[in-house]
Amino acid sequence: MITITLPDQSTRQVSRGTTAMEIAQNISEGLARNVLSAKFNGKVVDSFLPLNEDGNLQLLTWNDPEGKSTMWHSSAHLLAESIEQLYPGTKFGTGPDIENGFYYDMDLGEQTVTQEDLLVIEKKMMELAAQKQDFVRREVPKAEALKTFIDKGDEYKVELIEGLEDGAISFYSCGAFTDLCRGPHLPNTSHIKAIKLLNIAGAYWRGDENRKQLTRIYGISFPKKKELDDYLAMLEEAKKRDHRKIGKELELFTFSQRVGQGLPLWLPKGAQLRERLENFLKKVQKDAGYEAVISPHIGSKELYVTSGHYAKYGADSFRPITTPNEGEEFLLKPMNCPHHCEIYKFKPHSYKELPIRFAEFGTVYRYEQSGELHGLTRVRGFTQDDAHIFCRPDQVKDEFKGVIKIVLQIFGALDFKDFITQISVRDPNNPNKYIGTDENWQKAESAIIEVAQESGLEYVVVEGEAAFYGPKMDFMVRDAIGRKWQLGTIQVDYNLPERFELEYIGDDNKKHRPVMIHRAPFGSMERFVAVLIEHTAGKFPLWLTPEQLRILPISEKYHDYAEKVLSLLKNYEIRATIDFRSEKAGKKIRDAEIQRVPYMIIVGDKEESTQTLSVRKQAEGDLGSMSIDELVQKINHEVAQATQY
RNA sequence: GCUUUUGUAGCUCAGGGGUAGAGCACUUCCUUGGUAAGGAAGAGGUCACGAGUUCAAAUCUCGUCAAAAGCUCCA
Repeated sequence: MITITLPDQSTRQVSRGTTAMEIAQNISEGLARNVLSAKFNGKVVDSFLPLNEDGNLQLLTWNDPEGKSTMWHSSAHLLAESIEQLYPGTKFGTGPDIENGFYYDMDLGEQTVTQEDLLVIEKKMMELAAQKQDFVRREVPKAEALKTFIDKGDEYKVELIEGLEDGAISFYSCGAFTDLCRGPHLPNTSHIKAIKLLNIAGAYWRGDENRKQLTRIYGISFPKKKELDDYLAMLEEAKKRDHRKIGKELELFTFSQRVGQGLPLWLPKGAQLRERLENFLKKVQKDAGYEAVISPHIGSKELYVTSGHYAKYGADSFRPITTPNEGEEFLLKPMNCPHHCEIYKFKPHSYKELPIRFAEFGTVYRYEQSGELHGLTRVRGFTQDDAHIFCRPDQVKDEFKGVIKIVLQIFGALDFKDFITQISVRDPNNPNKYIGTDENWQKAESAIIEVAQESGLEYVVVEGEAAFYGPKMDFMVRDAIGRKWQLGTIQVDYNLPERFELEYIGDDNKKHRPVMIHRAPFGSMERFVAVLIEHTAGKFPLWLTPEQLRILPISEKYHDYAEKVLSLLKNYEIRATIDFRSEKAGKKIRDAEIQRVPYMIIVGDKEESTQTLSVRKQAEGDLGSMSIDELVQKINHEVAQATQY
């Protein structure tokens, strides 16, 4: 007998070899029907795996993330099974579950799959799922595993098996399809009740761009049709929030083929929005002791050779700009830091001056691969809300904390509550990717982690994500529908001060090296605005929005009163317009609603005679009547509350 | 950069070897209306660009440019 402990701490004595499913059945038939897999002593396993030792058992259903993973992983097998039937001779790469669903990479040879074919494949999958095919696990010796796939002619699986230890290889079969797989899987395919194959894409074998590109089919599955419908509806919602769509609708930004790929053009309303964000940050930074500096858009190639950027990125960057004279080369600046280093070097510094904080909304240009460009989130020319702090080693932690405070202020003002703090450190297996001494890296990495702990931030540490010159702390914001975007960044750098030979005179009257902190709370104005659009679905906070208020006269007779109201509001610096069109109130309201104008003021006979306003709030509706003073107060209050810090 | 897909009016899209369509937006007129679409008329397009096939190309083929999804990359 073995002792099984359930999550509620109750225990059960069962005979050795009992499966999780049998235990579930023993608890209740209903539970057993919903069990997708199990977690035994912390490891996710098949519900049909015999348990041979004492341990903690958790039965996993659709409500558990691991249960979903099991469902999706099994769905990937079902996809492969369907493909094997519909496209004989297909070779398979890997087919894992992912955050939202699953995919399978395959080599279809001469055959191709189109978007329309996905429907046929879906149908086949549903057909096979309904057959209630059991998943069967089998442990296979390496030699046999290799032979199986050599005979089948699937070199991808052979390659995968070659990398595995003998004794750790298992096959799973469902129906006629057998796959190399670690598992775990569903008890049978009948749990999969709704499937949607979402898209087809190319994906390099093992993520290596030098190897063959396989066909990847993405999909998602659910235990209920309703859940699939809800998911698809959610995707539709996401599309509506797409900043590229809203940016066009609200006339915030555009792109032009003639200007060039990845080079955004800010339209007047977008420029207004951005300028307001910049001014807000400028004020915050001024209060925090930053000094504005300005540097040009190009710099001598030598500047970037010194900084190390040229060696690292020169080959994949815009080619240098040359002059009529031989031998002169300039780069479009991809970074502001080298310029700021030279500003620091303008004169000698005493330890008493530090920290020195140079801030600049610096526009930089980077050659991003054409396939990478995406709306405003990934562009070739963008403006960083950059600053570099030059400080003594003993000041690093306090300065870092100060920056964290600014980032949090900004996120607070914009109501970004749900963010993730990520600390990126070196990849220990790939030390050549980085410049600088091991000692400095260690100092920098531990400083960041200590600060994060002292600031009470929740964070994750990710290896291999550091910049080549130093570790960093990034703030990733989730938008309203859960997508992650990297915004603010803070980076400790011991390397550039070394390369630029930056110095200060210490209290010992000797020369010392300052430490540099690179930081950008927004990250880039472009990406930040993109995220802000998606986060708010275009309903910007009142203090930011280009048009705060629109006056809607009921008819021409009230245009004079509308003008009077407008001029009063302008005295209070409220951004307002009048809709003079000869349309009915309903139409004017509808248009203002669609354009996300926060306040609509309806003026007609009633308002003019009592010198009041009828106020309507966007997405909320009629707020009733109020005086101009009351409205001004209300708006000012709303603005002040959002921007205080 | 790679794979797949797409490019028709300002926007959203239909059509498709015989010289272009809808809705919205825009202009004018009628209407002067009370909390999400009043009516009519009009204007607007070398069908992304270039080449080829054809009696004839917006439509077919190739190339270029741009966009979308994914991969790879991201100082």
